[in-house]
Amino acid sequence: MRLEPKYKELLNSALELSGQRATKQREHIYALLLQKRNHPTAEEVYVRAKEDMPTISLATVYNCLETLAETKLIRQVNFEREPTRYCPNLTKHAHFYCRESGEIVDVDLSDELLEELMKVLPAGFTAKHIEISYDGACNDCHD
Amino acid sequence: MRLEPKYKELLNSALELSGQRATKQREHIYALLLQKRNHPTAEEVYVRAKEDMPTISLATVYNCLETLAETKLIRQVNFEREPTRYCPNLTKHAHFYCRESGEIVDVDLSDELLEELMKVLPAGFTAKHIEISYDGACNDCHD
DNA sequence: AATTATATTTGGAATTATTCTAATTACAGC
DNA sequence: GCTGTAATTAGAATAATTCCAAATATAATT
Repeated sequence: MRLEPKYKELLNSALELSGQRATKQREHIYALLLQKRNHPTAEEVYVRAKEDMPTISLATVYNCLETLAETKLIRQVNFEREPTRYCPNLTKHAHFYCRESGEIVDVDLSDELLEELMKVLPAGFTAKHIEISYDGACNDCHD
Repeated sequence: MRLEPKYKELLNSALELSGQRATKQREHIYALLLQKRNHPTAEEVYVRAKEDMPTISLATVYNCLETLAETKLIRQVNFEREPTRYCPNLTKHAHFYCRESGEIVDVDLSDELLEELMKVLPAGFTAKHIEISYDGACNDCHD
């Protein structure tokens, strides 16, 4: 698993900006999220990470994911009380959770739609983030 | 704490419909959610419930909240990995979470906006629910 | 009203995802 | 190559929630 130069630079500058170091583990986990973008849980990341880096610990996986999220290189995605999932798609998007297959799919959101959503806030309220999650049945999961 | 006849009927019929019994505990918890609509956690509901019903257990609070949610009398509200909160507002609405004050405010959503949101789904996807949560600073919490 | 069957409540134990802790290891600057 | 700080590690701790088995309450039936 190689991290493309483009992303390697992104990682390095984001870490440097926040005064943190570029470590093998951070790079590995970032690479693995970029390579298979299926919104894995920390546990799933851990399993995958160990394939190439057998000595990595679960705590480190959590630490790295935390760091990557802090530096805005990845996003955390939550569905109700389920384990947090991780997503390296930085475009503005929502998530569709298929209850049948468990699959999570990114749904692009236009700036206009996001603006509409901001407009419905009561006066004096300013939102830093909006989280939108759909759930239902995806393409492959219809009767 | 008295449950208004209107809500008492709602509760009874919803429970009957799903073959469940109307118990003191369920009624009490429903009443208390309706009376103070501040999106409490299970723990907070527990504390409040004990004021009038000192022998109620936390497990029962969880059970009742679960039952009420199942029968669609209340909604569960989640913010990231924080404890689940409970909301008796059944209109279509989003939640605004103020990071300063911790307050959670309902934000009404029009049918048109919800329809817009449905329209951006990829072909073949059908959503049963959309969850929308804002976070930022509320009215009272600006610099 | 008493009896029986089923649903609910209860307290405590168990579970699960995550965070914390303290010791070890790695890295960056001199 | 040293030195100080940051990161990793393994395992313990935590927090929210669920599970469990016994006790109790409710509803249905006699």
